[in-house]
Amino acid sequence: MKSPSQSRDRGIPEATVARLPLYLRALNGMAERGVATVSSEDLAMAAGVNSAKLRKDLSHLGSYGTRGVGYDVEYLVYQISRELGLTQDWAVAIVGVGNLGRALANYGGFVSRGFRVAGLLDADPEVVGDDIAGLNVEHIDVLESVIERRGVSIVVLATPAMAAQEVCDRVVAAGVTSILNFAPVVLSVPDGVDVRKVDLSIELQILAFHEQRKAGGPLMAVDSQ
Amino acid sequence: MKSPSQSRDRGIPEATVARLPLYLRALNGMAERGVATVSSEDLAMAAGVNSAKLRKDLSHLGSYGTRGVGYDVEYLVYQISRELGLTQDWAVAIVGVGNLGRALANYGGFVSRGFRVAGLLDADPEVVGDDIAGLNVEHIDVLESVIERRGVSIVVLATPAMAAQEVCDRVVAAGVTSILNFAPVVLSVPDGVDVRKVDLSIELQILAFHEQRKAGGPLMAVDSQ
DNA sequence: ATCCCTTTGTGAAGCGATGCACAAAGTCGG
DNA sequence: CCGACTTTGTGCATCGCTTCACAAAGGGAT
Repeated sequence: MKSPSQSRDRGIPEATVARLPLYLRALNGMAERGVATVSSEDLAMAAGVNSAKLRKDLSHLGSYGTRGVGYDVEYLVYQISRELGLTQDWAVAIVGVGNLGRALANYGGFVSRGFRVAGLLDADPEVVGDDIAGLNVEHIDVLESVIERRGVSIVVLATPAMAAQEVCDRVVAAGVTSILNFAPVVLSVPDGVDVRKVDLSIELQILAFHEQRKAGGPLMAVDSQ
Repeated sequence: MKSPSQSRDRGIPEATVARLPLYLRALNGMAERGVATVSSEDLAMAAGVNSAKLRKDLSHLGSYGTRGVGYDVEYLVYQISRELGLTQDWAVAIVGVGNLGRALANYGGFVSRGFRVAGLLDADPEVVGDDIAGLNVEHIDVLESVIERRGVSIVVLATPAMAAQEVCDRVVAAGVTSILNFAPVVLSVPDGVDVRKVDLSIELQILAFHEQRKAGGPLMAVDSQ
């Protein structure tokens, strides 16, 4: 009952969605350097993927290339931005203003792509009132009103693990359905709420696994000599 | 020519490796709470995965469960730790001591699992010499000697995008083969070097995509009202 | 000792992503 | 206007991961 041949099929594969921001970044770099047109080969190289994969990914958005020539950089930037929803601006609230929260608030990559930090919240009276990245840190008590009044639709959780689920519940109750979670816990949320997780220590552990493999070969364990 | 029935097959699927740290965290929590034994169903619940997947994942490590009973928590913690290489301790260097680098240096999750921050490096004379998380920030010039003398085998890149590739090249030349990259660039490295990438703005963009879908339905674009 | 109940470990089917290879489609020079 | 060349878009085979469903294995009660 699907219509796979329909070119404007709205079901873009998750794996493709995850790569679109990568292409977008590469394209923005090219646009800044004045490149007008790019082939799938070159763009794939810049994004670190296979060119066939790139073409298939882009084909899910429509036929925006010209055979024999390539893709118009500006046009493709616009199409991908639109598809990702970056043509509108998104109000983001960061909950938890510890070291990580501060780093995120100051991170340029947020602002640059249609994301606006619209609120910083914390439970610690010590940090409430501080100015960070031009924003006043507010008390977690006003979480719901901040979300509602400033149209926050994405919340970044940078709280300690213990507080994360409780904040998450409140945020969801306030109507937010997109959460980026930095706390090292598995959040439980109702259907329809999207949680993406970034876990620094998990990434390190994966690296350690491969490193151990490389060092020790298939059978022996090796000390770091 | 493979030996898929050999239970101690050393080829653990990448997807499984990525979940082992998740199981490990859940198990550590249970161990702290004094739980002695856990079923695949319960552990899967705690880790936020399907129980069949959990069992298949664990089966790649060996047969560590008892039918009719479940898994011994302590024992499984040990086995997973060993498999991930967390029974030895890893010296990690963090390059780039901006907001993010500071946050990482102070992040407790590193130390807690066999990772030791053995060096903080930066190019900015303003921050060189600062004490952060009990460590002295050193100048990037001594990168190679820090890596060599302290046995650093994993490097975390938290530099600006522009500096990342250059630092990466030096780090690789110094013999490091595991890199955790926070800079928003595609690093090019020789074969045999492992790079894992954490990109905050990409995660946000993926969320924005799904948020737009939810808000707008299949066809219309919607303003955030 | 036997039977029943629970839970593991895994064969097999299903599903989505990847990458090859090529026809279709367009550009450009003559 | 035509033919050679370039590059896209995609059908198809393949691969790896997920999920189902169940036989095998162990524990505990009687």
